[in-house]
Amino acid sequence: MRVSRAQAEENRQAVIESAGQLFRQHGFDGVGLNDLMGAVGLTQGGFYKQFKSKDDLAVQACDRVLAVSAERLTRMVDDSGDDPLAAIVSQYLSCTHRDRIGEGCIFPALGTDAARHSPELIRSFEAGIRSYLKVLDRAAEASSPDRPEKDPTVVLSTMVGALLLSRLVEDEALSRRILDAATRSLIGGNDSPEADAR
Amino acid sequence: MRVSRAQAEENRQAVIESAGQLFRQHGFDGVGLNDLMGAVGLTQGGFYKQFKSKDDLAVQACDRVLAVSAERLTRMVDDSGDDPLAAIVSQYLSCTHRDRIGEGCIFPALGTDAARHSPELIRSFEAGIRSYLKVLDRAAEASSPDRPEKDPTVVLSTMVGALLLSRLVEDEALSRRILDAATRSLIGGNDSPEADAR
DNA sequence: ATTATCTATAGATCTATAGATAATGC
DNA sequence: ATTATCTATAGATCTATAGATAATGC
Repeated sequence: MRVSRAQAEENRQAVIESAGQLFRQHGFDGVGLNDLMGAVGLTQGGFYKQFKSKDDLAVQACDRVLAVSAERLTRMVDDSGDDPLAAIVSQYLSCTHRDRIGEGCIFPALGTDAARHSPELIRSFEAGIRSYLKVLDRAAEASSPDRPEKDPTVVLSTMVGALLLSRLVEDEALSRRILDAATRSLIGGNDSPEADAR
Repeated sequence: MRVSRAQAEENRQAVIESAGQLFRQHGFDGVGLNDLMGAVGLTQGGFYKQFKSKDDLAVQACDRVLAVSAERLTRMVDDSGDDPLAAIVSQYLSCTHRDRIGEGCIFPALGTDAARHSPELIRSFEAGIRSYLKVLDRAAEASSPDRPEKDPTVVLSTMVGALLLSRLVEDEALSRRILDAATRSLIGGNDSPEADAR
């Protein structure tokens, strides 16, 4: 029954990791402690030896998701040649991203829930937004194609809003129109109108 | 105990109206049947004589909110002179709108919750999005100041994303920066940088 | 001996239903 | 007589806690 200390810490991290996905998929209130623990093969009884409360886990899970996402964006800026902004935007506004909410950006997945939760959670989101803005700023500077300069907050707002709206329609055509128009607006529509197959 | 048929219908409408606010403020799961009925002075026992289920009320409440909002936007287009788009955008991206979530746009208030609910609710949101887009299109055409033509989906995406993000930060300065940058991006920053006092 | 996890459960809350009550509508 | 609303409650579910169990760590 008992496991090693190292294994216990690994379990705790696994819960945090898995919670990040489950919360994005089903919302904070859509996932119970049994789901959260069961997803990594544990039972809910041990939950409170690992976390202070469900809210505590929510903050840790969001922190983790935001850190991983920011790191991923940073890697894209460093790795994707002369137009990292285009790489970020077209990936963000892809159908794949729209359809994989559990692994996607947290703002259009949990944003409205988060706005109602604890101040700690808001602080976590605020820090995440700041790091996103920093990366987007670096990406715009590193991008050689000259396009009308856009404030990084506008880039982020448009991406977040478009992804959220694209998930609120059944009609695939309208959904793609929302994503494509936002993409064109942010990185120019000249290149490839249907680069969205991913 | 019993009331007239007309009064009963009025009560039902009052529940729908009030539910629209409560859901936006606290999310679908954050409001119980007792809250919903209690808000208009009734008790929860009568709920199921008025509605098929809580989800049924959710759809009706969202339908109502979206209809009222679209009508309000339409009125703004008809009434606000030579630049209705600027009127809509600057009102949407105001601090007042940000701070009054219960009376504000439903997309940044319930969007992430709605994406997880019933197909009926998605259909309601899709219809709402279409009517918003129609009004925004009319507004752009009626607006005389020539600015870079923007697809109405881009206008809506930027507004929704900016309002959502502005609610996810504690720092008032950053929150306003998000709103102001989006406003400038959509209607040009030439006019009045601090028209946001409302 | 300590402790990571388990089983079991308390207590609160939430949706939905059943039956009582009292006023309307015919 | 009908019915809009009320009180009361069933049944499910959710967070959190208590105590048991069995393996680690000293």
